[in-house]
Amino acid sequence: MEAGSDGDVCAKWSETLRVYHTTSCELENELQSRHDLGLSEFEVLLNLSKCCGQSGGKAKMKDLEAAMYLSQSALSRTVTRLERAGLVTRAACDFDRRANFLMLTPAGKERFEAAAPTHRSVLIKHFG
Amino acid sequence: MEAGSDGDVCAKWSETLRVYHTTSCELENELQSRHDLGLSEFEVLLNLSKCCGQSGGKAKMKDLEAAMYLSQSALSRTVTRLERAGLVTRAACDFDRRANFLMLTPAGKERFEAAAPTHRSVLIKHFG
DNA sequence: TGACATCCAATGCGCGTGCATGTAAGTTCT
DNA sequence: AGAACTTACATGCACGCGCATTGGATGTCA
Repeated sequence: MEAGSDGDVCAKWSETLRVYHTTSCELENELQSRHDLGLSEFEVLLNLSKCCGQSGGKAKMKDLEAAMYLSQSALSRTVTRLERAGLVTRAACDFDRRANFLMLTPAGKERFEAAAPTHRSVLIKHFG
Repeated sequence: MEAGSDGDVCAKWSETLRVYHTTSCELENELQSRHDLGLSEFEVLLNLSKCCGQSGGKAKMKDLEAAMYLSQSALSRTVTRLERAGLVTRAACDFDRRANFLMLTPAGKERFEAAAPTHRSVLIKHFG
């Protein structure tokens, strides 16, 4: 057995835990209080805005699910919240009527662009 | 502004997210299915067993709270679950009757020692 | 000593999550 | 075409979490 791998993994996990909790809590609080967005809601907007450049701003639920650490049901509800808030629209897919296309609305794009600097500055504070 | 600090923080956060989610999910599942313990329950046992060597196996709620990434209320309920399961006992503190001392029961010690290798092996798998 | 602030832990409450299931749409095989 | 299977998404449900509040114990100051 290799010496050191034992105690070290625990310390590494501890450190990961610390970084994750402090960062995600601060992200959550800042995004919520300043932009009325939860962290996973912001991350959906982030992924959608990435798709914007590539595929005309459309994304399938399944693709989003694969890109995020969120269960299918949680994603579905998160999108429902965003839709209710008018930040995102669901559109049926012509070729597969089971699937949904998601698009940022103008309001969604605006909200995301307002929130992105907040998100970025928290990350820089913790990782910069 | 320093070049690189921008895109990098996002990638670092992404990586932290990935490691945290994959590891904590696997810990949660393994501990739950093999030892009927949630991750935060295990972590309470872990902290208590650390105290065991130092202060006779007693720990105050406040000290645990400081050592863990859990709110006061969440910790209180986690300890309640552990107490119901017979793994931990609450004992009043003679000097400050607001505070509680916590102790591992023999069953708690046994359960922890059974679960610790599972915990360790998951960590080694992800960090080793 | 009496009034007031502080502290510890428990609890009511709302929320977001994952798991299991339901429903509708597409696919495959004969 | 029809039956059996698979896939995409929504929903019922139980659970753990954080926030705010409560109740009881301690400390402080006049």
